[in-house]
Amino acid sequence: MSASRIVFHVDVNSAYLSWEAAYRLQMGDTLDLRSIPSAVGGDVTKRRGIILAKSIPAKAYNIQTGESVGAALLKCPSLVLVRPTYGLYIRCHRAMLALLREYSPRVQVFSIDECFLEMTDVRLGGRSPVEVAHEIRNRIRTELGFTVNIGISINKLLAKVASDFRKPDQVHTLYPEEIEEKMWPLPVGDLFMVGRATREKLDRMGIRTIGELARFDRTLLRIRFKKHGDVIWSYANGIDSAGMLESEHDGVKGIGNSTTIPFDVDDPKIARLYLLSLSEMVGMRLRDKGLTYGLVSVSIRHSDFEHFSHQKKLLYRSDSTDDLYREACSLFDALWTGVPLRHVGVRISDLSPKTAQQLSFFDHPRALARSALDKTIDDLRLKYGNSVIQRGSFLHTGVQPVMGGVGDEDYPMMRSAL
DNA sequence: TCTGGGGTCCTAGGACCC
DNA sequence: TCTGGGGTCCTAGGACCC
Repeated sequence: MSASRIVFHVDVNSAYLSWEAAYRLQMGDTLDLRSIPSAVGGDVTKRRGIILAKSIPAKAYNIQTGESVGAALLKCPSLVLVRPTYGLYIRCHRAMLALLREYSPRVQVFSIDECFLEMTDVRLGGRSPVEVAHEIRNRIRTELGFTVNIGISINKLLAKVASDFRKPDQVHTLYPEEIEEKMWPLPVGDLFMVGRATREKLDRMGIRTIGELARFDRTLLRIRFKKHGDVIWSYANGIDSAGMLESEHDGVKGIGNSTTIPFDVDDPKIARLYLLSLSEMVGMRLRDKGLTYGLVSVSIRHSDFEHFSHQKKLLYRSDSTDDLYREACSLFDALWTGVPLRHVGVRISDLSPKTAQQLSFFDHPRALARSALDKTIDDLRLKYGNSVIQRGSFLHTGVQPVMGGVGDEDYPMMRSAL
């Protein structure tokens, strides 16, 4: 590894909201959502009413991402709310990615609105990293219509912290010699991997700032927080040993979809329809990647928000929707006591590529026919949309036959290890 | 006020084996 | 008899991220 690594972290400012604003301007709207108190929020009538992103003027009303739309409206009655449109966000993500790849062949997608760029061995044509970052920032604004912050440092952790400094449309550096001045005074909750639970525990230990965490006894943190203690202590000191791309092709570990149901469910038949619909989406996404699963999990949330999950390691591997649905039902039956249900989820993991050897396990005539049917349905849905073909059980139920986001328009999700 | 959905990783306890 | 220890796998739940 080079002695002086250079890493950029590019972070879209209020991503969903910026993208909605840019799109509306392009469509001829004269009002820029970014200039007024506004937010992207879920549908309250479908019980999905939380704030997903907010404008900077909305921030002035102390509106928080993740809080309920109702609470946000109490703080700011004039708040303009728009629904999320995920297809747009994926297009914006791809456009940004294409632009970033002009600057480095090594771009790591961290989430839909964040990327890391390895700039270490990139020829900058005599310009400084800061100058190049400004060019990227300017081009994204003028060519794509939204703004980003870019953080620059010697590793991903520090670059990410830097991009979180003053917003929007800014370039910041956070080199090791700047840690004490720029990072240590920040509240400890601003550190990557310090969420609410850890922040509260640290608070009780008298640790309020990143600097206090950095100078705290590492052994005590290790005793209190196990492995996590080591991680946050290292981060507080600017230490992040992770390279750019962890072995390139360590693909997805699991595929899951879940949904909040607009009403409380007490009828097992309705619950099963949701399980089937989610299984259809999960199965489709799995087959699109040419994978098989060996573990199935089901999660539920009661109307009082208590949540539970069950999982089962299978004695076989499969890529079939029917197998998935059957296993999901048996897990669900073991899990559900009949309490009114608000949310259900289906997830598969222990994924591996569908190999020729596995295919021979599948080649019982029935399995073969089922596999052909899955493929036919996948192809039709890809071509004509998910509603082109549906199971009869959904007829006249009002339940969507294929449920959940992230379909063939898949994008790499975040990796938790920096 | 009424609380999403997509992920990853870690831990602890129990089962089971040698 | 009353008592091992180490290893692995499985499961449920919790913490974190955007």
